[in-house]
Amino acid sequence: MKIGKLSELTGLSIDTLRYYEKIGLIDPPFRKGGQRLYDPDAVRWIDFLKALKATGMSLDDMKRYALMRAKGNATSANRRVMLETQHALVLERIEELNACAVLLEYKIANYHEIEARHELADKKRYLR
Amino acid sequence: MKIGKLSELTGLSIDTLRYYEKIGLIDPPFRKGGQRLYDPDAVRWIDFLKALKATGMSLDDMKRYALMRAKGNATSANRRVMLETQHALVLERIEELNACAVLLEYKIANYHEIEARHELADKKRYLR
DNA sequence: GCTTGACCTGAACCACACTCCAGCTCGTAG
DNA sequence: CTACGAGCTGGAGTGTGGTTCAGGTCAAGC
Repeated sequence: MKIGKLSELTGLSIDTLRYYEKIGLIDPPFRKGGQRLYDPDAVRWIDFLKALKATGMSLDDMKRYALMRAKGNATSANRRVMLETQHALVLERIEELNACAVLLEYKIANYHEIEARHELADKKRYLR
Repeated sequence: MKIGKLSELTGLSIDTLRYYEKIGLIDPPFRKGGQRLYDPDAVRWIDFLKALKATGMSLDDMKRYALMRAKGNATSANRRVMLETQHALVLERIEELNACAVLLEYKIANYHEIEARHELADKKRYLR
């Protein structure tokens, strides 16, 4: 498939796909008359990259992973360790977000209370 | 307290504190001989800003919140809505991260399996 | 053969959130 | 009173992760 199709399937812009190729995240595909022709596996790889990105991994780290992957089986253990590290980071981040959510809930409840008090005051004023 | 102390207490660099003041996130404190003198409440406000930031809120949105806060009670409902919106975003983000964590776990299990197979192959080769 | 739309390249540009710098002033300990 | 560390200002610089642009080339349909 051509880059337009891949862009459509992955949700990444054509520019971003070429950018990812330039920085080494995506293997340079075959070319026909200068145009990139991707094989369907590219979609799965890019989806995985998207997931790594969603975990907050930097493009640089993703590049390191991609490089090891290209080197084959010998790097398998290293790659696993990378993923385990990232997994730990994700769990940490989830914890942090949970704490923030609790704080927000507390603040929101506070605002509700304040608003209730104001309404009450308004009502009293009205009845007076 | 002076800016160095505040920096220490909040974990934000002195430059960042001045930057936050410049963009309107922190009220300009009193000055004595040109130097900023903060009152202890500043720490609590900055901690709250840090929490908002940790949820992924942009400095721009935080500025909007700070502005409304400065305007007083009339903006209370708006501020509550902002926090509620952010709360929803946080929950969404947590869901996304959970999905990523599951994917990583799957990939990691996969690597373990591959490594086990390789070890087995090595053992067989050794025994032969 | 010509038009049209997708694709190509390298390089410049962008927003965000800081971070650093030169060159100055302040204040306090010795 | 002097040294020196902390703080001041305005503005320039940085890193990340793309995005846009100018100026072309390619190929498929009419």
